[in-house]
Amino acid sequence: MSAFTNALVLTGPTACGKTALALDLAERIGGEIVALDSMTVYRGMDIGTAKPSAAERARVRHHLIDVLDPWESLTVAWWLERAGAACAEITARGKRPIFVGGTPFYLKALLHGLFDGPPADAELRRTLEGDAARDGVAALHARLAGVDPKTATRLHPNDVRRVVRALEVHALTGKPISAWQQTWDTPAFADPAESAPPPARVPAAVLTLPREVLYDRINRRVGVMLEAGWPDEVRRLRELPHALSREARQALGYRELLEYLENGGDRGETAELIRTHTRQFAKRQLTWFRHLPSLVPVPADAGDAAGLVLGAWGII
RNA sequence: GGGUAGGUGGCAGAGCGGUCAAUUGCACCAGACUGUAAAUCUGGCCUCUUCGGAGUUCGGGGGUUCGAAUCCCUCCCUACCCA
Repeated sequence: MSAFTNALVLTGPTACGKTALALDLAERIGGEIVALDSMTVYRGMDIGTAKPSAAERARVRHHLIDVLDPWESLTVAWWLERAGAACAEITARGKRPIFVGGTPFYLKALLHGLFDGPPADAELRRTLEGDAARDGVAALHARLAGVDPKTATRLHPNDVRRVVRALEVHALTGKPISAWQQTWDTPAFADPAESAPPPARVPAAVLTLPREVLYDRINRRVGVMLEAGWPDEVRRLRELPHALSREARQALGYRELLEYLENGGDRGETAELIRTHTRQFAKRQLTWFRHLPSLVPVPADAGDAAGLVLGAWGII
């Protein structure tokens, strides 16, 4: 938990200009960048993830980029651990760790921590998912209500993924997941008496942009990425010795391009689909940001955005 | 000019006399989210509403009927076929 005491965070929706600003800031304060990103970890997935270029990485040292092969899986817990290690390493070198990226779940885990529960059990999950398929999602949800009514109340029966995880935690530990999850501000656990003490505050800035401006940037950037050879990149990924992992395969645009290459879709329609899905993702990011109270908003298009971010971080 | 098939909510597309403000999908808006998270799930989506309802909708106009998006007449438009 004190792993991040020295860290700074710069987040914002996709395509809002985080990368360029972060390089500038890192150079100004002697920082190194840690990717707060679930997809730039993969080697060979460069264009569509808007991964910082070699030149940019030569300017400022980056961490947690290109650390996995596309057929490998990752989890938040794995990321968080690596992030903490990177942080310690950077601090030991006398530099400032700057987390840059827009994966909101990882951001929240960084700011609030994760409960110390058991990792996923693939076989158990397969069984539970099979049960849901055979007996229906309502039956699975009812089973959860039997062992953890608190969690069952807040999960929709169709939310199989979370119902399965809740059942999994209970089966593995004998304790309901709601007894473990006391570090976040989830409505069900808003009672201060039941919440863990707030974690050390990590200064964090969110870049903001008017919705229309952001959407326009997204639309244009997808076009640029496609022109830059994104489809060829995906073709190369398909020729790898192993199939892409579930996590890598679900990356925005890669999934659509894979579908396009495998089933011969329409190029223009695919491009539009990627634009739409990217805009929808940006919206989801905004929902997270709105509800993370410690994030300090900074207009990305402000003349002195860098200065404003430094102010938000409390450095000036 | 003749023939055929059509014109339904932002789009696609059901409905074919009442149970229709109108199935569904997409888009859009909002919410959730603790080991798949660039994923996944949920709600809303004609207008107004004291949330009980109320008022306008299914190309335009006119009819039939207790009652029409659904039937008839007419006009306009679209697609394809024959000229």
